[in-house]
Amino acid sequence: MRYHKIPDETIRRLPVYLRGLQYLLDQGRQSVSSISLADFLHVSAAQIRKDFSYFGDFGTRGVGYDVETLIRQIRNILKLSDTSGAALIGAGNLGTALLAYPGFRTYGFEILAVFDNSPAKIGKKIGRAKVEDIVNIEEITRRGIKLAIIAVPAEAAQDIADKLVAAGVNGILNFAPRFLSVPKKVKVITIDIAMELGRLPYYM
Amino acid sequence: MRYHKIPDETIRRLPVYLRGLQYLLDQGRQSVSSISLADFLHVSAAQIRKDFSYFGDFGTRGVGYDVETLIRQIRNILKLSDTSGAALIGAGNLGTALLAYPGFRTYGFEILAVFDNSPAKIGKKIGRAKVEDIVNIEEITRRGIKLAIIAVPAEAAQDIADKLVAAGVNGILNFAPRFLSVPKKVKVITIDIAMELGRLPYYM
DNA sequence: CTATGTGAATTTATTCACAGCA
DNA sequence: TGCTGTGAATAAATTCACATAG
Repeated sequence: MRYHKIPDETIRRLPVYLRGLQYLLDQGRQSVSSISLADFLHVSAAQIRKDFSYFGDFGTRGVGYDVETLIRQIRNILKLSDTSGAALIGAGNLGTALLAYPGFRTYGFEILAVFDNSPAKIGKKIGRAKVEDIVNIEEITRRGIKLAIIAVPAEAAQDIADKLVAAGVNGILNFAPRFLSVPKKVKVITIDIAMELGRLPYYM
Repeated sequence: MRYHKIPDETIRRLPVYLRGLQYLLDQGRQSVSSISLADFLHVSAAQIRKDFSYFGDFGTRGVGYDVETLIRQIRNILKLSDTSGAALIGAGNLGTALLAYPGFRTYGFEILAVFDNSPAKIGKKIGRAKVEDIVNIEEITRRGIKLAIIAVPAEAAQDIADKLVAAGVNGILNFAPRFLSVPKKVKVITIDIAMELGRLPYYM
């Protein structure tokens, strides 16, 4: 395969493929063609083949893709191969919901630490995690955590982001409706619920 | 202005512009140029001008855009002009977090009804809303609610979606990690948290 | 002189269509 | 034969660059 810059859109789709394949694997499916995977995931077959082709020859002509192998390959590309720990900042309703969210495990994430600034919450257990005081946020450095989830009010988000960066985090999943300023080496993905909802009426 | 098909990407950006403009308005800003808005929102100025140009001539050459007028225009385009009611299905942690989410108001949404199937929750008040029994879901027809938010476990999501469609809903914001099959006239936007998180390590 | 609005140029992403391998 | 892998063709989105209006 010749060199090609990998489209961002391709990376965005890989987790979608991964979930679909995981589902097929759970169903006992051994191999899958681009056409049947495409049908299942509501994307085009050519898209799937092209996306995979950027990374190598994963399939077998005349047969299709081996589900288990393909899952492993995608996990490698996305660097989900080994479980990595994440810290959750904010133990409110959203934080609590995230702690209970089953989706993280699929992607090899485990929330290892939870921080909050409310005395009422510090020390309490939520699920398996005990809420720690936000002033000890640099603890994440010692524990080698590189990834954090921000679930605090918008006003506090930038301050928390600064502290996380200082503590060595290089990936942030941000649920606060704010643009976060961080150094280039740190990747932020913001999930802004209202922003998604905002375009819904247009299509209705 | 000649006819142009409006790119989906433009629609996706309008809520981003809207939030930025709202912020500027709160700061007392009266008018804004594409360049300063672009700086503020971290997009390109040409993009902003092109996006707006699809809908008409909103600006004044040599001056810029009137913030208040522009907000009104975007709200019109997105059909956010009058507050519309929404139903929330699922009163778990996520549902509770969504009820407390301040972002909805900005976009003219108000959660008017909350449904759940858990006897422990039915009848309880969460914030201003009283949780109703999911078996009475068709109540939303009577109340003229056209928009719903699904915050139930993945397994239950499709069943709920079917019921919502039957009740006349034509827009769904889906938080369950499942593809929802609905008639073409119904618009679904799925926010899949794990899917966003899944591509974060790739960039780290 | 400033900043919009917009065709044209460019870049990016998707789809087509088919050669080539199992 | 069946399905992948991939250049070539097409479509979509972004950026450029400038004429034009205030």
